[in-house]
Amino acid sequence: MGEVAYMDEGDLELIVRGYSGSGDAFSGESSGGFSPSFCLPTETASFYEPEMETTGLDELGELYKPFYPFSTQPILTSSVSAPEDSNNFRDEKKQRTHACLLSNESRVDHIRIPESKSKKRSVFLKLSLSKKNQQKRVVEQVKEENLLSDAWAWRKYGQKPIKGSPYPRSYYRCSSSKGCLARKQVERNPQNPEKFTITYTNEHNHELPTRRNSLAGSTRAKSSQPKPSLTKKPGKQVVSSPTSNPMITSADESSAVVQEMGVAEMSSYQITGEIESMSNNLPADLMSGTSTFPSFTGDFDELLNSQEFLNGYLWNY
DNA sequence: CGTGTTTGACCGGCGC
DNA sequence: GCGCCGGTCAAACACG
Repeated sequence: MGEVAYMDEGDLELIVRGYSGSGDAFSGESSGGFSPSFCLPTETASFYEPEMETTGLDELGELYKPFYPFSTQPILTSSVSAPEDSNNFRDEKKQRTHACLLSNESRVDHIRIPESKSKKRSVFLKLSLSKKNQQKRVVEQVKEENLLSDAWAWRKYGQKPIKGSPYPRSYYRCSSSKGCLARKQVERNPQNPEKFTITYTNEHNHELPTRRNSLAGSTRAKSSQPKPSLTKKPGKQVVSSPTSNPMITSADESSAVVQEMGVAEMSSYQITGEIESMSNNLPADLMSGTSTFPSFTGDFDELLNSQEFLNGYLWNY
């Protein structure tokens, strides 16, 4: 399965948030919600408290499973190490604290799952229930090079500019199964354009695809700049999507994600971004506000192939 | 031909 | 009721 591969990729951090009394969105989950013990004391709880990391991680894994091809179970038993970067640790702890402070009516947990000492990559995740529609939401804060760490196949179905954010939001749906309601939103973080926020909603109603869908159309090289077309014109430039890839790790040693999380609303866009930045050519609107943005410049197929080489067993479980 | 992106239009929720 | 806004649809097109 893919969990081992993922564990080797780097650290994983999770924020879990649940609204009490809204367990309907979790129907079907083994957890049936979040256990009270899952929430840490705001002041005293050590971020790396083993108790915390073990408590509720099973259910976390269950919650997380629909979105990611690994179980947290093995991670649990793997390594629980001290943070390498004290600054990051502070920030993370602060954020967790914020998250907990949020939780008069909800619970927020922050879990760090160290996976490799050599890898500094870490990912912020939030499992939450959207108060609005009571949908389960998983918010992941990743760096650009980790945008591809998603084994599901996604198809972009929309992009919208978001008020207050210089970056648009992209909307993806699962393309592996027709009836799958899983959704994914990708935004660039305006406060930290190197970071992206991926918001998952709904769950996959199917197993991980044994293989990705065809990449047809996903690796198109942009032929020219987008035409300021008054109407739809043929020959639109196309930006390849990175969302259909298995985990892609970067040689770049990304530091731990330090997310200055707004306290008010986790679901809104303190964070925006654009996953299309992974492609060679970015639409102008995606680049607005950031002139110097690191983007993937390699051949995408190459990237895919190398990743399949590394993680090919993900698709052959 | 199948699968992907792009993008304007459309729709529904929400606040005023 | 109206306008704003976020989310989705679907036609058009690209790519392998």
